[in-house]
Order: sequence, then structure tokens, then C-alpha cells
Amino acid sequence: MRHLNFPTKKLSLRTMSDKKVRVRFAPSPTGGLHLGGVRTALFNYLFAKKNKGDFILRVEDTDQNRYVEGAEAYIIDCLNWCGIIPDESPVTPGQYAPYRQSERKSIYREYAERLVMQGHAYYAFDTAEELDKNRKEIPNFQYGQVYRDGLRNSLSLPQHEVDQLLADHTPHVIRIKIPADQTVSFTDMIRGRVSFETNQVDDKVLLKADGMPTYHLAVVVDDYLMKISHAFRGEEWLPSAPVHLLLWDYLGWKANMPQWAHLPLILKPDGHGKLSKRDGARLGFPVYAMNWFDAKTGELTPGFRELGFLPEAFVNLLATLGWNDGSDREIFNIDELADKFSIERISKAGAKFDFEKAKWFNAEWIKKVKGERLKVEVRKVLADKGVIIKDDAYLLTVIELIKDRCTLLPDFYQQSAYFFQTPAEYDLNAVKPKWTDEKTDFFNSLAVMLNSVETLVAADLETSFKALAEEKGLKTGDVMLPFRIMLVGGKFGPHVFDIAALLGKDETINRVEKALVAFK
RNA sequence: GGCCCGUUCGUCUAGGGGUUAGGACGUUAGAUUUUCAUUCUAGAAACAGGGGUUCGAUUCCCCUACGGGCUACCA
Repeated sequence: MRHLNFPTKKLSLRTMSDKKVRVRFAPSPTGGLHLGGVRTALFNYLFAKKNKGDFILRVEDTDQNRYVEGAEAYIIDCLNWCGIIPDESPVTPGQYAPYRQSERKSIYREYAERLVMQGHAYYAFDTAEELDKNRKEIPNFQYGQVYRDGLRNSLSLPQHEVDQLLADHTPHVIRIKIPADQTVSFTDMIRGRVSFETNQVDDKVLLKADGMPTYHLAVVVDDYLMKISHAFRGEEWLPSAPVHLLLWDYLGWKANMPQWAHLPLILKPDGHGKLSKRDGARLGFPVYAMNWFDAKTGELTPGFRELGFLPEAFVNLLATLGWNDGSDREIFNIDELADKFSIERISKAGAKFDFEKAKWFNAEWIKKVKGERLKVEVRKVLADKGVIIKDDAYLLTVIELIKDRCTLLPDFYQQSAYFFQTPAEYDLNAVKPKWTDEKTDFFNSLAVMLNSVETLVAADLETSFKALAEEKGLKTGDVMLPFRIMLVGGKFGPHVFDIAALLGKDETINRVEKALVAFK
């Protein structure tokens, strides 16, 4: 048995130092961008920034059938929103353009043919139906060394027949010829030594009948051509690593092969399997970064952004899902993450996604950022609800006053609308049962008193409010809540005297008088 | 089924041959807030099981179990 060993970590660390760090995020434009996808992009980006390298966005659109219009633009928007900006991409090409695999189509055949010439690949003429039949009838069927001789390919067919088939433009694919009895092993940056027996690996298609490469060929060719130094991808790719390793070897590029890092998967919160779009709908939280609208089905899949997440929080929660800096710290901005990032601290096991913790991150970030930072978002939230904001400085004061009580951006509506408009409804259950004529009298007097002051100052108002209550023989506590309901409409919000001061004298009096009518 | 990867509180995780196994989310109780939220304090809560190795294993090794991934002319 032959052993095909790829550089150990130690060995390749040496090559790493003299090789510029270049990493790529390579999504396929088949729909919205999933949590796991954004995290893969993020880890790539953080690693690149940490090592003063380049972060490349490469679009893997080799599957014509699954291609979705608008998905690429959506992916770029997502990355922009998160602050994960590529150094090279289809829209900001560098010297390795083009960055869409569909536009690189002509490149791949040459390499596939080269492999055929060298005996590492072969033409296969089997139809999909024939293969389906085999898979159904033969247990554990694989297109590989055991069965390939009985199938229709350039290894099993006589040369003249192969020539004829090719001359006739018979639809065919090119498959890699996986060698027998070898052990392929390599060092994954996250998992350490990983090995595979080639007898278990099947002859994957490299070039499809339509002339497009499969992922397996394209990823190797492009990573080589684009001088990728470190390749991060989801753990679901681990089983196909031996195919890629063999290709790097056969193409003669072994010395340039990137170091691999297979990221742990993000799993469903409640049970089994990878997190998917369906789980979001089922469990009531988003799995996409931003809203995704499928023009074909008319289906809208909700995103974190539209639900009211700050990109700072989204990035933060993704980074700490499967990574930590070794301390108890959990809150980091993207620059701090880039500074602290290290592959050694990525965990090996998949992580179940916890939406409660995700919301906590957002609440922390809303508390952390300055009101100024939130202005645009809050303005939009309020505008969507028809709230008109005239005074910018007033808005800022309101935001600062209430942001500690908001978890998601839309919470700003319920927490702040009463600063901009008189309550339309009152929590009457909280006041009516205990309402008395004495209280009516108190608030009438309060209105008179308010009228006599120049401007409302929270502390002064509190003092005179309490004094008036005492004078009227009422407990402060008995009139505090009604006063709040008058101004706010409900049992929530900051200190009631702060609210009154912000609202101003006239509006406070106005609300007291209006509420008095409703409370009777 | 085959192959590969993984396994510390419910969840995300720290730790690592001798620890009261630490933190965070959530949860429970209390304090503060004459509202609600914030904040603060305290509590419950974990090393999958079995064999080794060792004076000693949650930590190292093996097996089992369980979980996950892959097994397409999809990525």
C-alpha cells in the first residue's frame, strides 16, 4: 500500500511565512446567504486581516440549473452589511480576474484533458439513467475501481470505439481515476491529521457534459491560479478532500497547495442536522443574513438585518459560535476579532444555534454603541410606523434614554413612539379600578401647577409632584402610575419625570387633560 | 449500509493527569427601579459509557454508544 502524504503542519508553517496570505470565500449563487456561509466568510476575512493578507470573493456558479438571478448581488450586499469587504471580487476584480467560475469556463477543460493524457482521468459515456439503475440495483455502488471496468468509459472501451464516440460528440464527462490501495492524508488546521483510503473514494466527475467543471476541479484549479494560501470551508467538504489532494498532486502543484481548515457546522437548535432555511420558518428565527426574496416562488425568507439586528452584533455572535479568544470576553467588534483571531481556537465540534443568545448579543450592542450610531436605523423603524420626527437632537436624546431597554431595533418603536405622539390608547385596567375623585382633583391641580412653571426640570417636578400629593392627602405611589399611563399609555418606560421634562410643559399638560377624560 | 469527523451544565464554551470543573445565554430566587427594562447578588445545572495507562484520569490510549457530515454530470 502506498502512502500519499501531504505536508504536515510544521513543514507548511515554514512555507507559510514566505507566502502571502490569500484566502477566498467561494459561495454559489443559489439563494440567500445562510448563517454558516456568513461565518465562513467572516473567518476567512478575519484570518486575512490578522495576517495582512487578501480576502477574495469568488463566485462558484458552475451549476446552471441551480443558478438564481440576483443571488450574487445579494451575497455582496450581505458581506457589505457585515463589514466583510473583499479585496478582490467579481465587482472589484484584481489581477486574477475573472472571479466568476462561469466566466472561467474555458480554463478548466485544458486541465481535465491534461489529467486524461497523464492517465489520472478518463472519459465516461454513461447516461444518468444507467447510473441511477446501478445505484438502485447494486448495494454500495460507486463509480470507482470495483465497477468502472463494467461501465462505458475510456478505460473499459476499446480505443477505436472511444475515438468514435468522441468524434460523434457523444455526451460525456471526465472523471478522475482514483488509484487503488493508497492512503491519502493531510493536516487540517483545525482537526489535525486526517486520512482516507483511496479504495473508499469514488471517481468523481471533474468536467460535466456541458463543459462546466464540477466543484472538485474548479476549486483546485482556481485556488492554484489565484494563489490561495489557506482554504477555509465547511466540514461537509471533508469527505471530498482526498479528491482535491490527489488533484493537487496530479496537476503537479503539490508544493502550492493551500492549507486546509474544515470549519465545524452550525446545527439546528432543537435536534438533528445542519441548520437550514426551513428551521428558521419552523422555529421562528432567521437563518439568512438579510431578507431573501425568491422571485420564482414569491417566497420571502426573513433575515437578521430586517429583524432588527445590528451588523456589529451579527458578526460578533457568528464569530463566537465555534471560536473564542481564550478569555471570558464575548463582546468584540470586527477589528478586535481580526486582531485576536487564531485558527487554533476554533472548536472542532458543530454548534447548535441559539437564538436567545443571538438576541442577547444584539441587546448588548445596542447598549454599547452611541445613540448617534443608531439614529439612521431608529429613524427608519419609526418612519415605517408613520412616526414623524422633526427634531434630530430630540431624537438623539430619546434614543439615549431608552436604548438600554431595546433588544431588537423595532423595539425602539414601542419604547419611544410616545415621545413623538400622544398615546392613542391607555392601559385602563391599571388605573380605572382604583380611580377616585381625589385623583381627578390632584391631576387638575397638577395641570395648574405645571402651567405656572417656565420650563419643566425633572428633579424639580418630582419634588413638587410629591409635595402636591401630600397636600392632597394622597400617597405618591397612588398617583405615579396614573401619571405614567397619562404620558406613556402603558406600564413601561424610563423615569416618569424624565419623560415629562422631555415632553415639555405644554405637551405634558395636554396629555394629563386628555387622559383625565378617558380615566373617568 | 460504507467512509470521515466529533462528544464538558438545556445551549455556546474555558480548562486539562491531582481544580470547590470556570464564564456566558437561558432559567430560579432576591435587591434596586413607587412602571417595565437595565443593573446587581445568589442558586440549580456538565466531563456519554466501558476498558486500559497511571499513585491518581474529566484530561492520554482503545472499544462501544450517541451525534453530525458525505456517499449527484449540487455546491
